[in-house]
Amino acid sequence: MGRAPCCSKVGLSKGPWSPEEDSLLSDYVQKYGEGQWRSLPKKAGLLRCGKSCRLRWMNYLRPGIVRGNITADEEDLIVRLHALLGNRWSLIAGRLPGRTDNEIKNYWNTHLLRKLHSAGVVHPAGGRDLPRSDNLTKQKKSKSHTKKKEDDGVKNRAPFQKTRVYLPKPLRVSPEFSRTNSFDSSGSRTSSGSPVEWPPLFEIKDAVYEMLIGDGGGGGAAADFLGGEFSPELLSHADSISDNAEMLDKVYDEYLQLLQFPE
DNA sequence: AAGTATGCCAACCGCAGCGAT
DNA sequence: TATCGCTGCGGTTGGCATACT
Repeated sequence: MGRAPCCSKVGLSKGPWSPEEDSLLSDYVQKYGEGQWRSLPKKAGLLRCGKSCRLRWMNYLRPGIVRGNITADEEDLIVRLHALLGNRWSLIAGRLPGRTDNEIKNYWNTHLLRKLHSAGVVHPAGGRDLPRSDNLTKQKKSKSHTKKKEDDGVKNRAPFQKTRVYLPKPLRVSPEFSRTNSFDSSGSRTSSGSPVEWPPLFEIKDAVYEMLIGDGGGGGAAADFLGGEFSPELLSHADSISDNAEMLDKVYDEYLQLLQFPE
């Protein structure tokens, strides 16, 4: 058996937060800042565990949170980012200002996954191209109202054209990049130290695909587009690594390094 | 109108990375 | 170098809301 749940201590509350608890947490964090989640509940007068407090703050109370109504553009970006990054919800959330990883994860699991699946899109991310347990247990499916809702949400969108993607191994993300600071606001720089204006992530992804698995030597243009940020070794192999999962992993890792740890 | 099925989402759980010692 | 504790992340669950029969 694993360790005891963090909220198992006698006297700690679980479940939905009350307005009073929200107020206590908000006041404390705004006064003393985020962090020290372990000791925060006691100091703030909350009968919650630190993890619960952090989650509540990050997903609900934090300033700038945008709730509901995921736009078509946001959805498109989520799909594209997921194709590149897999289930790294915090990274994806970092590209969507005001959105939380939890919200995006929920949206993916309740809307996009089903839609992509019904469109015949196979996603290799973590081998998890089937719906979550909720859908597994409740899956009888495809009620008319469900379809209507989905149609209302995102109309007339072209099916996502999927190229098979081999996802990189999991990568931890620095807090500076994740959640609070999106990539857009992180002041990215090139390895030489000069500021760089990155193109949208999905354009980079497309360029990587072109370089790696595109038809007929698009590698040069792709490399130009990417600004030569990938190592010469990788670029020199661009013509021969079609469908090479290991090399794709390397490219993704390099890209993610550039993305997450600007010098 | 009542019962059932399904969708949605807030919150919990456990694992793993990372820094401190 | 090894260990420990804290934190963040992704997977999963539980319960309410809504649609359907």
